[in-house]
Amino acid sequence: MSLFPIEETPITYADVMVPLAVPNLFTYKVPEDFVPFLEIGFRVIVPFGSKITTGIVAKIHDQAPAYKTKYIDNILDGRPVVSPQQIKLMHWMADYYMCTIGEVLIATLPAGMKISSDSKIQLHPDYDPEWSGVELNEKERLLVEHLLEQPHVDFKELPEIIGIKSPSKVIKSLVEKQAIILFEQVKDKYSPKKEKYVRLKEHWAEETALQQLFGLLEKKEKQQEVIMRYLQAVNIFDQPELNEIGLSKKSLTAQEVSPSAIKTLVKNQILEEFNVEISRIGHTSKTIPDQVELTPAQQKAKAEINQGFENNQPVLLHGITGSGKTELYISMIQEALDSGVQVLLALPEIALTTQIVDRLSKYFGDQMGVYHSKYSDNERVEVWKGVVNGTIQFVVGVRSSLLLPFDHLGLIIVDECHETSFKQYDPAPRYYGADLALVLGHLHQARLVMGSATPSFEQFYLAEKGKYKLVQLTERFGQAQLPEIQLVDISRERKAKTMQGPYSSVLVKALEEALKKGEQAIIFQNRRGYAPVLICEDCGTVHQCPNCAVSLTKHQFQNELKCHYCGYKAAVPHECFACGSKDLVDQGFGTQKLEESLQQIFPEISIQRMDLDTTRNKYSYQTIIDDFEKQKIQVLIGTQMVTKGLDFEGVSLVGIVDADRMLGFPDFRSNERAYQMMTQVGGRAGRRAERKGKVIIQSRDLAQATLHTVVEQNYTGLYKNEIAEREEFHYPPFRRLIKIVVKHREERVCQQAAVYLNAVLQEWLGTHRALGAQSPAVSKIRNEYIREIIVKLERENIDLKKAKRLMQQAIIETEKQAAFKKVRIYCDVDPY
DNA sequence: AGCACGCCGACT
DNA sequence: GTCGGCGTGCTC
Repeated sequence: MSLFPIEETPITYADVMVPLAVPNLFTYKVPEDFVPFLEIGFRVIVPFGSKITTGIVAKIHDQAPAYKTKYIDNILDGRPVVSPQQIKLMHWMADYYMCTIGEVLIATLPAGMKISSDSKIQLHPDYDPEWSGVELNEKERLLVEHLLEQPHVDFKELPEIIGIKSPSKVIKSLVEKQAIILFEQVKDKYSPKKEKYVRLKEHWAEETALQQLFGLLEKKEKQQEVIMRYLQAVNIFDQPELNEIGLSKKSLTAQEVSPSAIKTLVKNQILEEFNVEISRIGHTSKTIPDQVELTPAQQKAKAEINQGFENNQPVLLHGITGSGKTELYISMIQEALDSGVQVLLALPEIALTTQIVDRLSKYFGDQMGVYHSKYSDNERVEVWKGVVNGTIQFVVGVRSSLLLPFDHLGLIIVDECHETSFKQYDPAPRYYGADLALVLGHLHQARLVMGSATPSFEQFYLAEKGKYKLVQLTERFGQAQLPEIQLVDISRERKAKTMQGPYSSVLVKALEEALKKGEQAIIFQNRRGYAPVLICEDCGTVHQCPNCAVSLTKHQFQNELKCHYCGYKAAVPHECFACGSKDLVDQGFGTQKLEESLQQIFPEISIQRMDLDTTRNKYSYQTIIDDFEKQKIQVLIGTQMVTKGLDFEGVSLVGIVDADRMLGFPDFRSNERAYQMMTQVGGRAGRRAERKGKVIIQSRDLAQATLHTVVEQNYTGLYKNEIAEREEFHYPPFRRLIKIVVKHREERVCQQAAVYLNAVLQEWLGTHRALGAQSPAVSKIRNEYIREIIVKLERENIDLKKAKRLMQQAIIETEKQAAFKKVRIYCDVDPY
């Protein structure tokens, strides 16, 4: 025994993020073997409760926590797959958007990188049913007998085998009796796509050996042929190292080489087969290596943008529709990539079409990765890994691409930055991509450009205040001009009886003229289905969804009433369910009815609808766009989908059927939204030099000021009015909004909980900050009642973190009340 | 979020 | 008396 105390090596701990909705990091001991190479950002397998899970190492330290710790089970990667900046970003998100770090990790990590734990059971190797000396009950015996037949079973199969729902008791008892053991099998869900390759066995891969080989194969023509072909493709005389890379079996067999000859060569140890991981993303190589040509206006804008960058300012690029922002982006992306930094181009979901991807891949080829929600999880894992190992330097993607493992981003572009789809509604983290881009930019010291023809007024305000550098592009690309916008008074046409269904005579005439000239048109109506309301003429009953507080939409083709919130479907009734009357009429116009009416007016033309119903599957959206581009379709009728960044040469006319629906929204942003939507969809008209486009806006009330700002394209005019109102009534950007959502199956409980919570908030934050329990426009969805509380916080001179903490405490306080135990409450920071 | 533990009613 | 219901609280 030593007299001196043994010097203890300090234990290393790792704080691990787990992809579960838990608020904290969890501290684990790092096994000594792992200590030398474990780094922040590694994926690890950790025991968690009774299960195991994948986690991300967020911190490594030697501070023993107060509780007892378990060991990290295993390490999954040889290098970090999460960057330090990402870890900071995730913390910021959890903090700012008031959710758990686990929820952020769930949103961040593709499912394929989380590992599934499947517990398996087998008999204890020393267990002998004859001699064990312990009594088993019937269920236990059943399982043991099963295991004697089958060496191991899956945990999930147990209920079936022993005939009870929760088998854990049986398992626990058997483990205690040392009859069985549990083991866990970890499998990586991600399976890279592989391709079979062949190469010469090392022994043969040099000149003299090859000469011998041909001697050996003298009479075996087929085999000789294979070797010849191989050597043609892989010139190992000049570059011996090429044999290492080999040649894909596919490309050999493609040259009319017999597969059986290859097989024989492999069998005789002349060739060897091996697998190569190949990328799932289509290989597109650069076809336009040259620089893009910029117009003088674009060059000027670019110089201004660079000026902003010099001052470390993010840039708001306000460029009218069709001003050629994409060329500008391409030129900036090229420069950034040349300087060796990573680049991210974030686009709203629907703007990320093959149209833009094809165009970009012509410039950037293989170094570009596409991150899109319609891609499979495997494809997402591939982009993730590509960013980690540097094969992908440039990502074009949707909102979630901001969460990729970048570690040296130099340029971030958020295009169509006004788009509401940059905001995630559900589930948490309810983040806003455009703001997150700003934070991401800070973390990487990267340059940021936000581009839009119609920036949100909050974004424009920040530019005015100098937080962004404002750069304007006021000319359309080429010789194209902005379209002429015309208002049509449909209440007057109604009185004059010149309307044809939803179409005014002015719009019909314009369509006629456009079609005569062989030009295309887009009709915009932000409402899908046939008619949004089915009403009884006798008693006035509106057919409502049984699960949601909305009227059912009639869908003509399936002859169904559908709920657009929960998916409820019912056959269109023949009589009113309340009074039995047969006088049921539909009201309002959805895209289906617009299509039907238009076809009646122009029976010969080809019309296509583009809405959620016609673009359900992966390719239908693309097919419609292709058909429209190739002029197989003359008129495209659609919802919001047609407003986003599409570029069709042949379109000269855009009709907006019902502007009032957009303007009448009870929301402080409704004018801004209506302006954006009308300008964006109008911008699809006349994008080529030859023809000046035309936009026709139908409304019942032409006195609405917003309409005229659209006609005059007076963005700043509307902005000034609106911003003054926002200031007066304390709305963003002058205040910060946090929406608290309260949900429960019973309306009374929901209401009471919201009222209670509001009272607590008013007490803790002040009556002027919590604005009361409100019933939202749709107050019930899927049989859950909803109440909302808007919390308004000052922008300055307020401890935001403290306010949020108080809000979270108020929520906990409410949830604690016995009557509100099952009420679900969450926060939506900066709601849209 | 999942999952175990625990305290109560229904049935062998 | 056991089985299984669901409510409560923890997971390093």
